[in-house]
Amino acid sequence: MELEDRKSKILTAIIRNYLETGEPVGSRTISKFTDLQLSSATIRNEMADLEEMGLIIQPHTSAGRIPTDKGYRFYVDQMMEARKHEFDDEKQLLLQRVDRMEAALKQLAKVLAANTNYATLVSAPTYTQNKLKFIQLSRVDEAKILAVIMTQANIVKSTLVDLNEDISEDDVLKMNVLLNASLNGLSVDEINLNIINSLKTEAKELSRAVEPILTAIAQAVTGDKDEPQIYTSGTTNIFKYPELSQSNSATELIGAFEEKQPLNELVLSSMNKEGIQVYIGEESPFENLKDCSVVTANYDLGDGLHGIVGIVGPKRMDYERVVGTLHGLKNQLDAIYKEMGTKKISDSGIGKDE
Amino acid sequence: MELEDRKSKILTAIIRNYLETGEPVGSRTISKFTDLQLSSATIRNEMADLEEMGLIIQPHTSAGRIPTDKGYRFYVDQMMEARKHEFDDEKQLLLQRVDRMEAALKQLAKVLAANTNYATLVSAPTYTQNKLKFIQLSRVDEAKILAVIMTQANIVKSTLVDLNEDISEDDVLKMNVLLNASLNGLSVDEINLNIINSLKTEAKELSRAVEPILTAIAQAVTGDKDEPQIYTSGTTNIFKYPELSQSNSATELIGAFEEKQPLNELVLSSMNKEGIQVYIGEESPFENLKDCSVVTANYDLGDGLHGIVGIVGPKRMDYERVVGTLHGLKNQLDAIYKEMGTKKISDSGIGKDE
DNA sequence: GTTAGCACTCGAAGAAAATGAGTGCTAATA
DNA sequence: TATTAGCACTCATTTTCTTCGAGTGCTAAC
Repeated sequence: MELEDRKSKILTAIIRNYLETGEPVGSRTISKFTDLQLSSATIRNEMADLEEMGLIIQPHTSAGRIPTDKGYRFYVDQMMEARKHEFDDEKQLLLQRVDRMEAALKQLAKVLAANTNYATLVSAPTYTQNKLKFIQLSRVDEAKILAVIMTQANIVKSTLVDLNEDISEDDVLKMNVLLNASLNGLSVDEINLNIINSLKTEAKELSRAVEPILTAIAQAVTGDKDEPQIYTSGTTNIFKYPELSQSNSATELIGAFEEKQPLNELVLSSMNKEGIQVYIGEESPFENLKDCSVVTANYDLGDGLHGIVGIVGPKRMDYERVVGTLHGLKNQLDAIYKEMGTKKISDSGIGKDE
Repeated sequence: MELEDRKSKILTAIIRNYLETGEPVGSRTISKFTDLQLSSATIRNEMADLEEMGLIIQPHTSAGRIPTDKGYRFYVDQMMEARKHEFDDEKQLLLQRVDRMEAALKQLAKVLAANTNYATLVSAPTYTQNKLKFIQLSRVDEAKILAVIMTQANIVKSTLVDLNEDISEDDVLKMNVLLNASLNGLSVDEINLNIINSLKTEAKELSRAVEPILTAIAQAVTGDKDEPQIYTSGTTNIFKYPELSQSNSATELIGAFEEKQPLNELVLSSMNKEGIQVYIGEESPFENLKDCSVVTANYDLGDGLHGIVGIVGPKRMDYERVVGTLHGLKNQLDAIYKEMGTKKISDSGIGKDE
């Protein structure tokens, strides 16, 4: 949408002011606030126009104006366009190196929440496309095997397989060799019926054990689709914004952040999108967030590991700072994990560096 | 504390009524509510006595009475004493069997929250005293080993060990045999300097690899002391009780439930105590809970696995029901895990039954 | 020891009034 | 023609005042 320059300036001024105060903004304020040198009466006329265009609205007669979703959208688009190439990468968050993936993500959410004063969420990376590095079977008792799977990205998963029939130590060893020979370097998706059948053939008398083991491996590596790993922090920040904490959706919001499950919709939706996304009010993919704005950034650690970082706040969120912060974070994450190189990322959380 | 029978009846009536309504209770209400056949004037006299004894209090002149912490304490003690042998074990929660420990505990918290309308927390079992079943070392690359540890309770932990010097496939195998021979059946606490030294001696040229591996194992099995595994649910239930949601500590409360860290104090404190504990207001080991009551039960799954289940609500909580529910749950948990027998409990959460 | 009766207290709820930020419109001005 | 000063009007918010009633403590009678 194109907008007369003066109108644009006034709209921006209104929004900026509202972001700060959270109070409806009157014409007199703008008249003094800007360097436009216009009287409040003139501003009033322009404001009437802006209201007609659906960019601002009066909560009630004789109140100032507040931005509509559409108004915010205009502001954000304009800001994103202007700042495209000059985001503040200097102001990096203090993100100390941590050994463990899980702890790192938790800390990330925490730091981000503390820095922005909004609620944050970080999704653990999904790793479906990750290739198998090796599989280690160990016999636990007569009919049970512990399978440990390590992927190229050094994620370790373990699973106990119940075979329903006895198996000897020797056979476990054979099976181990066989599995590694056949599956090494494959991603879970690539394990198809062909491979399974040839595995069974080669396994000969052990063929009946192949299926449960593969099933267990697949399930272990794929992870729980229903229960997403999401780390949250700063949920209580929403109490800092009366328009959120007093809305009846506050409870739902906190509930969603506690259960995490409901946030998955949001994660999935922005996982596919490149770069930084801004959802304003109704634009949100998730019903409960319709009184909020959400800014998300997706990260990519290579090896098919990717997830998102999200910030949830009131519509009058400091978009500029939030987008800037997330932008910087994205770069920082990239750098850290590029540097980490071969270093481990352990899922069960017990990887150690040195 | 011993109390005149009539006074006790009146106090109980006041508390019962207050638990229901949350409103101060007046003399007339009690006069009709009970079967004591006393006029309101008499009740008033008794109430004046009870107030003098510090069991009830007037929020302001010309208001009814509400129980003090001391009053609640009297009520709870009396109730616990009376019901000691007749808790309602019939009303068992629908706790379907789940494969994975983590999921089971999460679900437990959830079910409990839904059933009681309070906030709940469940601590994952600590397992320091648990004995090692076997250790499996796998060579990941030149200088890195993946150590997988399984304990008697079938908890699986994995950790990546960086040796800082190359090691051959053969040596890993030797080390594997050595470790299992020496450590099998020991608990982590039992691995002392003696054992470590004799291990080093036996390891000969590999002795330098012993220490980092043992350190990693110890750390893996001991788990993070700082970051307790606590599952919570129903935090938003506190919004159902105005006296909590409107108190300024509501934010802190929710924050504590989100961060979990602060709850650890509570967990540790009631971990040592047998049976069911009731903390009323100031009695709570945790500052932020001074406007609440907390009821905890510790569970014991054998093999040194034990943790706690807690319910946090307003002081005017339905103690009778909560204590009953926890009591039943305790029995149920015992039964389930007795039945489970050798079945696995996988920490990385990927144990499967059949 | 119990109870009826009564004056008294004080929070809660409501009504009325005062306040003031902000508007829209009109007529004067550059 | 665009801008502005001026003014009447609106309406949420705040304050003040009033009313209401639940509940008390005390006293005197039973």
